[in-house]
Amino acid sequence: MTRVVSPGFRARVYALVRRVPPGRVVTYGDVAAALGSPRVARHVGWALAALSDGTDVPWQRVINAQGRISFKGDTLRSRVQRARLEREGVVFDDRERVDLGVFRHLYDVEEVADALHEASPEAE
DNA sequence: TTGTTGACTCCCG
DNA sequence: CCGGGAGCCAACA
Repeated sequence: MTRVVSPGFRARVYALVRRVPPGRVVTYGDVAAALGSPRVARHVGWALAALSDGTDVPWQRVINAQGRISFKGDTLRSRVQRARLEREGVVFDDRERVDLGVFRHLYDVEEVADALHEASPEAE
């Protein structure tokens, strides 16, 4: 595991997700784009899947590009995710979708730079 | 080192 | 709107 600094990718994902304010959401692609690679959206989901229960990362605020909760057969997690979001004020329509035009959090340059710095101060 | 695996997206019917 | 298929790439066995 020569992976001393390796949680790099995951750490960045977590730092960015922590920047999403309550009642707002972002897509896996948004986080990937903020990291500089729009194509690693899947890895964002993967990184979140590795989180433990007691984490301080608001993973529930990350949904897919369609404004829906991604659930690969994990109905339990998806229900918890929806419940948490609704408790924060996020609204789901009749088709289980969130209006990204209203609830999507848009990252600004400084915010991203700050989060990435927080994840890996040494890198720059 | 190679192969497999996705909490994803985009594109096409 | 819904389903299927290809692309992408970091982690892990």
